[in-house]
Amino acid sequence: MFRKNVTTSIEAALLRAGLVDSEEGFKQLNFAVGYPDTAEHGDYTTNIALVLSKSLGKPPRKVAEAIVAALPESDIIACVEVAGPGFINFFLRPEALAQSLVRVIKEGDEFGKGKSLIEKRMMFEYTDPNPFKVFHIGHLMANTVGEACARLAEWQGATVVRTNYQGDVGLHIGRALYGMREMRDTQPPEAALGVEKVAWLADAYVRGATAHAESPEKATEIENINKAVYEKIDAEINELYQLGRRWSLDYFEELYQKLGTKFDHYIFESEVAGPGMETVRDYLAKGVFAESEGAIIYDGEKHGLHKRVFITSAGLPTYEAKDIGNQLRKFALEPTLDFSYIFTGAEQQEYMKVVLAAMHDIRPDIAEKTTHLTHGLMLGPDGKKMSSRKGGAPSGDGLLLELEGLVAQKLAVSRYDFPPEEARVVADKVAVAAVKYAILRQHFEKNIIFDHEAATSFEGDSGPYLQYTYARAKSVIRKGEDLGLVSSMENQELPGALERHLARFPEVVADAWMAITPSGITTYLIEIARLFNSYYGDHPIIREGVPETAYRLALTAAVAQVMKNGLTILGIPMVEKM
RNA sequence: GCCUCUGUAGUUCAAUGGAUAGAACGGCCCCCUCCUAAGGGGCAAAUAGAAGUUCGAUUCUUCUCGGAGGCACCA
Repeated sequence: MFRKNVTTSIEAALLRAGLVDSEEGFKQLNFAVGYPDTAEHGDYTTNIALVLSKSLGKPPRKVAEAIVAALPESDIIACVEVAGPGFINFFLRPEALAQSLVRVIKEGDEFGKGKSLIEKRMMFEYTDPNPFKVFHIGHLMANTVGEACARLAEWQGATVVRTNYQGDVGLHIGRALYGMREMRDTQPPEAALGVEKVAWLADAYVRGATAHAESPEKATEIENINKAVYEKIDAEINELYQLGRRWSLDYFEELYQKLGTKFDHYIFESEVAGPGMETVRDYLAKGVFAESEGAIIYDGEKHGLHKRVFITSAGLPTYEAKDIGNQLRKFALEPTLDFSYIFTGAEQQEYMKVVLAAMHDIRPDIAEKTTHLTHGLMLGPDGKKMSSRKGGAPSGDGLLLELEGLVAQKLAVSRYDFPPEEARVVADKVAVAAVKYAILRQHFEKNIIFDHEAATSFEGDSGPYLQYTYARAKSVIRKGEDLGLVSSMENQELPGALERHLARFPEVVADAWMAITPSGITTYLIEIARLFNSYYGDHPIIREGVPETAYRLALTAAVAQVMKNGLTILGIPMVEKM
């Protein structure tokens, strides 16, 4: 990476000029090597002289000049200048940029990978839908963000373990089973599509929930069903439970495949509730938890948090106790974990702080390795909570289906006359790109205003625009191959903004991981797409008898490769034609 | 009431404490005998308000005013 190289040169100069006496000194300096706003200011810039000027009592430009004079020879830097109030700007040699294009082609799918997490084992828990219930938009968001962050870690060399934590016990199950039993006459056959089966389950849940609220008798009945699930005493309930659980989980799996996630571990509440509760009781005796009004609570107030119930006065575990069991289970499954990340909605932020504070008193090692990250809500264009046609929160898979429909309409006017099956595959991929991009284009902690039209727009700041640009580049490459043209670095043009940006990719990926912000990659890819489309407009890539064709084809191949790698990190599928 | 997050063009988002605050959509004006015009090139348009720290603040601190979420037997 060029930036590393530049930074090393600066540090060497600081030592040589006697401005810093030890390597330790660099850390305290807090200077930056970054990208200038405009190309006139070079490829890299540093504010080191401004940072140092005060403690040295010298004007920043003088300090800058001293540093520049002490810079070691470099084979990648063409020239260095002192500019503005005292910035030092570095201009790369054109050959260095050309060399990085060669690297893009040579390293291919590996280009952009870093080593900052090499030999680290990291767990990412995300998605966490509940069997028998709808796969909500929130699950879709957590899946998108969690997957992208997991991949960022993988690109830094980590071994990533993906975990999905799912609630297969609790009152919602009783409600669903009650409804299922009432609706057996409309039960879809085993051979039915996954969507139909979960639609039936969702209806059953609504029916059960309505009944539960309707009358105390029915509520009691539902609670009895719930108890029967725990105790496995009713053959019909057992059968319905197994059926509903399987249908739900199978359907979730269809969605994960579409979204590009493959989990390594599935942890269920049913298996961690018991151990979680036992742990809480053990640590009640040790004074970590306390009894209050018959319940077992953790007093978060001693850490500036609030109190939360872990075991109810009825002796049942709450989500808190189950989560303790969940975190313990993770480290039992993966004892050598270095880090554990959990992605959930923002509404669980305060909750998780208390759980982790409690965990700190139980297993400090686990608490210290665990980081909780939250994503915002997905809101409609009016800034209010989205609602489905039926009312209520829309489902994640339902949203995908809607987008697939919108995309299919637009694809109908494509220059390509796709056969129906292929059209469906392309529409699915474009729809996934549309939602994922909409989620990943901004900081995930913030709420997202989701607009169906803007997301599926093929122009501007959208997933489909990235896919279009990739397909466009691939189309040009195919044409070149058909004509038997070769790509090479001969007749190289003076590198412009496009080449400069392509070279930055490994640094951008490293930065995105450091800040855990996949949006760094989306912003970068849009910039690459814009630069390429602009270049494409000004420069004919394939033109008979034009000597630059070979170089331009190589550049196009590099663009396609970087787009591919970036989209792969984001978990956004690409299409060869659209 | 308390706690957490958040306020940037008309709209939706960017910007490691640094140089002229970037894009996209929408608006207005251009560009297809040519490789994907689902594209490209122009123009107009923004840091909620007030103090503070700093050589320098959209970024850090405090307050005011908006927005979202949470505050024990739900998940």
